[in-house]
Amino acid sequence: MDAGSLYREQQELAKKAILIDSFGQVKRIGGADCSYLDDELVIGGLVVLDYEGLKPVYRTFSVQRLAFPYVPGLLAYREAGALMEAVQEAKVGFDVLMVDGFGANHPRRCGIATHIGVKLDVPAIGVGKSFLCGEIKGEYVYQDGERVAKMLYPKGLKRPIYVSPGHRISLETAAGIVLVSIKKGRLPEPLRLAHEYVTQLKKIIVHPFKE
DNA sequence: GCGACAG
DNA sequence: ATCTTGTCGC
Repeated sequence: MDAGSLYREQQELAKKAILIDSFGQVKRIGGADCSYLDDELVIGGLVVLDYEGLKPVYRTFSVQRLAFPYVPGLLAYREAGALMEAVQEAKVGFDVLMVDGFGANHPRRCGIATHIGVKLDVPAIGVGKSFLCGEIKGEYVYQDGERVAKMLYPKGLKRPIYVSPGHRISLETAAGIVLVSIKKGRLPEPLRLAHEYVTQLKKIIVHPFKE
């Protein structure tokens, strides 16, 4: 599987991405993040929280064999599998999913949030922790003259987080949801808790097998 | 050719 | 992502 065919798949997925709100009242929101056990195993974790109160109500995970290296622009082919499996195994649903990474703000408009959102047909928001691509103008990132991400400065920090729509949601709605979800730290609760979750899982899984 | 490059 | 102590700031 060469990069060319993967690029083409991303362009196809990007065409299917709906960047306007198409979901009802948000009752529960999910957060997905990954952690690496070693050079060949990834843990994809999902945390579902009650949107009001932002308290976790469910967690689940999936461990998969890494079948692809980290290549900028192709992150989904390394982490999306484990994250999607965790989402599909979940016994508690959510109305919107927040993913660690980008959505429409991507070289081919198909970041991991778009990839997962379109493939599972779930509303998805991408939240990146560092710049990927595009032109920064004010509080927005543009690509080909189109707004693809909004920068937010949690706690007035210098380093912004980049919010971009993945699927079935608009940029402004996505940014609004991320903004109200920030309570502690730099990341919104769904992602902060998902990251904390997979980090803890890694510890209790690696310990018994090491030393 | 050179620089940039999510997690 | 991951390896890690002390350290700066609210």
